Amino acid sequence: MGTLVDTEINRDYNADASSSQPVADTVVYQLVRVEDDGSLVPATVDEVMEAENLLEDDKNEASQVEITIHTGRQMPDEDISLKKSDLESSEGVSHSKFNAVELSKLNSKVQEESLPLAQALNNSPKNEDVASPLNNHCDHLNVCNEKLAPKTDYAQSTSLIDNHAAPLGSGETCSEHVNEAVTNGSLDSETCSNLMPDFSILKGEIHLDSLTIRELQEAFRATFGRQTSVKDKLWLKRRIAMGLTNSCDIPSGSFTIKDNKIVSKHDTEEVPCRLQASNSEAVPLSNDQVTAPIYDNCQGSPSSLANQAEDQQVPSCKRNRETILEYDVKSEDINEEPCASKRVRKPTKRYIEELSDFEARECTGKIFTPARISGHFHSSPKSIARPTHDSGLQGKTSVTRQESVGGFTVQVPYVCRVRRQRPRKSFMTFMNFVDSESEKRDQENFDIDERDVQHDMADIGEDNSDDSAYAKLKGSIKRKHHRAWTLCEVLKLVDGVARYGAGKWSEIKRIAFASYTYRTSVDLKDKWRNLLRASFALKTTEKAPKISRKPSSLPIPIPILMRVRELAEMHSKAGIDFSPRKVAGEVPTVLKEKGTGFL
DNA sequence: GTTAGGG
DNA sequence: CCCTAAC
Repeated sequence: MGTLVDTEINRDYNADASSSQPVADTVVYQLVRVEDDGSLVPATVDEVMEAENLLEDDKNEASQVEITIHTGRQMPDEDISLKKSDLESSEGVSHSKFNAVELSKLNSKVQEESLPLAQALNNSPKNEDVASPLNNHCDHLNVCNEKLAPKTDYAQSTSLIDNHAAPLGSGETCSEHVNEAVTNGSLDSETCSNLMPDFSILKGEIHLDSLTIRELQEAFRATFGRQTSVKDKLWLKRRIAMGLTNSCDIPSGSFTIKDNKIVSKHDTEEVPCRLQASNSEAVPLSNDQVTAPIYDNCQGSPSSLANQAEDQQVPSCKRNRETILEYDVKSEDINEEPCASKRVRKPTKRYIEELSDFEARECTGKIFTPARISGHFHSSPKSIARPTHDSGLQGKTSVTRQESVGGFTVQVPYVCRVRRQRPRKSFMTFMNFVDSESEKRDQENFDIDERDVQHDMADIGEDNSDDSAYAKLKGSIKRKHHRAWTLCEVLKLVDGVARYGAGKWSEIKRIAFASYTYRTSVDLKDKWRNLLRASFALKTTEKAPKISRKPSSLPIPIPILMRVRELAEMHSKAGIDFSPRKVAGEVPTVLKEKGTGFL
């Protein structure tokens, strides 16, 4: 057995403009399984889902002890959002499956060959909860492949970094591209002692624009009850404004807040403030922020655990793809929704694929919203077969955007996610499935080329990379040769439906289409559906005579369409009122009014 | 394995 | 015609 480690892909956000570290640094977090031997294996989608389910379950447990520490630096909304979820088990809780691991800080420009690895330091002493503002990581940690210390909410902690990051780093050798520390104990209550924020800063009219970074940080702390070391003024102002107004719709350029409202030119913000409640806002914490379970006690907030639970849910905002177009904070609403909804139907792989494409497109757009990165939304092998996929870099795409750094314009790769799955153990099964599916569809097609293709596909199955395999696979599967439906076939179909009923496609196929080997039951069903559409379309166009704009397809004789409609109506009627009659009379009278099309 | 329904 | 969830 292993330990699941939650990670996510994130892009490092360097808020410190003075830092010499390139902004293009990338942090990749990945859900991995820690095997017994300490090796890490990328988690499967199922494991990701399991992790999420556990999180949700835990959230609902009154005796919840496992707290997710969500850290993540929210960036200005025009930038990529960085979120990182650290799962942290409480002290003494051994059943936790999760540990927080930050896999690696990946310099995408330099370490293109590197794969995110991780080393979990499960025995990390709890008193090593160290704040390590990301801004400073760069300077301290890049020597050792950018190891990142666990981020803890430590007041005035910047100075502690040097003292604490080193011991953490020395705990494990700076293995290749790796290094991480897991804060595996509960955070000390001292973390938040003597940290009463200065709420006075939030009194009266707040001119965020005129505040210094330090003051903004203080205001941030007063607002969210969390320490931040983000030095990005804009980010801070936006965050604070959001927190104070409990709104994510903060006009840019105006950060004066009075009475919990944004005082702007348009004066549009009328959202009441719930100051402490904003703690539950899906504001991603900075990377250097970790909220201890007991933290809220120090804040005197009555919402403590609940809010923690909400925070715990913060990463899950990515699960709500519906919010993809919304500012990430809006996911709060979703997270706060009563969990009454049933488990949503699993999105189809096609849907996943499209989402992936969308995500890729979005990455090239101006606004990046933290998409739902969690595994099950990226499980499709198909989604992997994107043209931009760089097989050498797991989870990294070559989608880039321009970012100007100190006058230089650099190509910053968006890291949408890590590899969706570890190499599928059942990949051959998968391949066989595809193979058999294809064979099934073409079993009667006696197409030599088709067989060869399938043979090739089997060979592809040897490939370890499901990505490339699927790409090849998809490219090589030949679409079934299109055969237009003849009138004869249509008549057979109609007659078959009349005889056996719509839905008995296999029956109709077996009896009426025995000699039409290329027509499958699915084809029959599809054709019937089209016939229905045509027939009802005919019905409507009859009233409003209009030339059908369908010169392409062979027109179905109107009498046939009429019959189709009769059959359909009769069928629907039979389903409701005439079941006895249906049983009594095998062959509907409709059938007889016109000769069957049978040959 | 078959069907339904979205694509 | 393809794909896949649901049965």
